[in-house]
Amino acid sequence: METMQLAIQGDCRMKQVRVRFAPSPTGALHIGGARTALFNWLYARRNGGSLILRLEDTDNQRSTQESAHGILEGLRWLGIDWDEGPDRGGPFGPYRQSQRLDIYQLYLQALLDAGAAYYCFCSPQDLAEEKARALKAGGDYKYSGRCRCLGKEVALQRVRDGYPAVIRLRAPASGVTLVNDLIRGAVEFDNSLMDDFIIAKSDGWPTYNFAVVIDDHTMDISHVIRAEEHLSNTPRQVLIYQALNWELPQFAHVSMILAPDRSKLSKRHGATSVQEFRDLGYLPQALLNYLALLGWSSGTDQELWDMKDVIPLFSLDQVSRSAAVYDLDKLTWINGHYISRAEPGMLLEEMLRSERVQAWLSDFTMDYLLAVVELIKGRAKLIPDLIDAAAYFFEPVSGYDAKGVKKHFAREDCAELLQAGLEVLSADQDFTLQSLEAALRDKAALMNVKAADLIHPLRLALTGRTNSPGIFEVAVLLGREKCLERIKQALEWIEANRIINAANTYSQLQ
RNA sequence: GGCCCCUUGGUCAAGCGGUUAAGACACCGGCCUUUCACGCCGGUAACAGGGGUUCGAGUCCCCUAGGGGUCACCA
Repeated sequence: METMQLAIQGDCRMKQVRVRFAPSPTGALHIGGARTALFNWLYARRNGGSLILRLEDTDNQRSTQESAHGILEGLRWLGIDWDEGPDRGGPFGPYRQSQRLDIYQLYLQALLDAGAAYYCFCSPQDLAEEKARALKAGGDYKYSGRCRCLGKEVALQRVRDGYPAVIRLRAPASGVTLVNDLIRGAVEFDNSLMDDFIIAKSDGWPTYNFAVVIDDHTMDISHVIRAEEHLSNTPRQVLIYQALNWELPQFAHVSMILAPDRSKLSKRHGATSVQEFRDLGYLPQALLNYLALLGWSSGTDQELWDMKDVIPLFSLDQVSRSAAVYDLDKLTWINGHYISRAEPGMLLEEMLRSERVQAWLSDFTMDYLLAVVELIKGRAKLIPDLIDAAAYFFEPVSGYDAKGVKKHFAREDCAELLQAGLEVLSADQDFTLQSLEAALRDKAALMNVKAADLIHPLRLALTGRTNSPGIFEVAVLLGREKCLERIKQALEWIEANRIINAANTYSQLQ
């Protein structure tokens, strides 16, 4: 009983949850990375912990400022916020690895002093040959450890003499390294398969495996939640923790997101970065919702989630172990859901990224724009759909849908029907939804035709299209003047084309 | 190739020894309707294969196959 009590108290005093998202700024924020960030964020928020953003920019060749900026922007757009990071600092900074070189140096030296690491002078060419030979002999390549036994003094002297050297970790030749993964369980790696891997490059910069360990430990990270591709590297990192005599963080490796052909996501699969999804017209809420569903499950059949509702439910043991193929159709469906329920103002903000929409704003009031968006948002799946559907409210009707023409403008009595529509719209005093509909239905009854017979040509005349929101809504918003104008324009068009059609018929008869 | 992870419909995914094997997207019907979309109703479709363990296996173990990852002075 007492021990139980103690154990519980122990739990309460458990370490603060500190997780991190640590992208390397060598490209855009991919949806895979975005999901990793999301899971870290959810975990931090669920457990009252902190999310740390760290830039792993130790690859001098490929890291860029633009990329770093793009990644931060992507996260902000998604609404994933962090508590410490390169842009806002924090007690464990700096938060870009390129600024932590002295820290790595410190531990590198400690490892060297303790004999847990050693200088290696083998050139890349030597290594390449060694590797080629091993492969040719049919064996697996493993660094031979040629420099392993160089005396400390000898090595030091050579370094002082200016010979390029890397630093390698002295890895155990036997035994097993255990990685306890929160998602996958215990995973064993045979030490005999690992070689003395490089922890510092010849330019003095740390390699990835070394820098992560130093940073995760010195930043007091409690849980390392990252993509599955890092699982195979984890035993090397564990070896470093052990060499430094540090306590291990918890590990959780999230499965990968695959392209529809089950291969790794790449440019040839279309949009893969959050920036591209934004450009295609997806909303951050939709992308977040979709990403959360891809790899995590609430256990219920709910598909639509606000992140504030998943926070209290999020847990690592509900995270899937198997790789997931992403499905644009479902993302799009979710997006349609969010668009149809979004505030018009928010949608307009995204729409305004288009120059075409900006142009509308110079001729029409904001209120009118918002009213149009409100009217059409229920039918759109993507932001461009919205723009397309809004166009005839701001631009003249420049043509008529071909199928619509065939169906509605080609019939004998179409001019008559349109004329009737014209009369209704010009005569109706109130010009409201109710009054227009009532008047038009009366008219149809009077003419002994279906209301639809009046509505379809009217829709084509007012919008140029065969589908639109309810035609009376459209008419009201467009206003009487524009409606009448467009009907007359359609009447003229029909007249003109009737002559041409007649001529065609005539020439065919010839 | 070695090592590691994974394997329920086309896709996501519930299931955690006993179920008619959920649900969603997509697809196909139907309803609603002024068109389209929404919504509603219904349908097609899955436990990779083979061995065990067990009274009983999608669930546990082994093997095979397939997919993915990793073996860099990339991260």
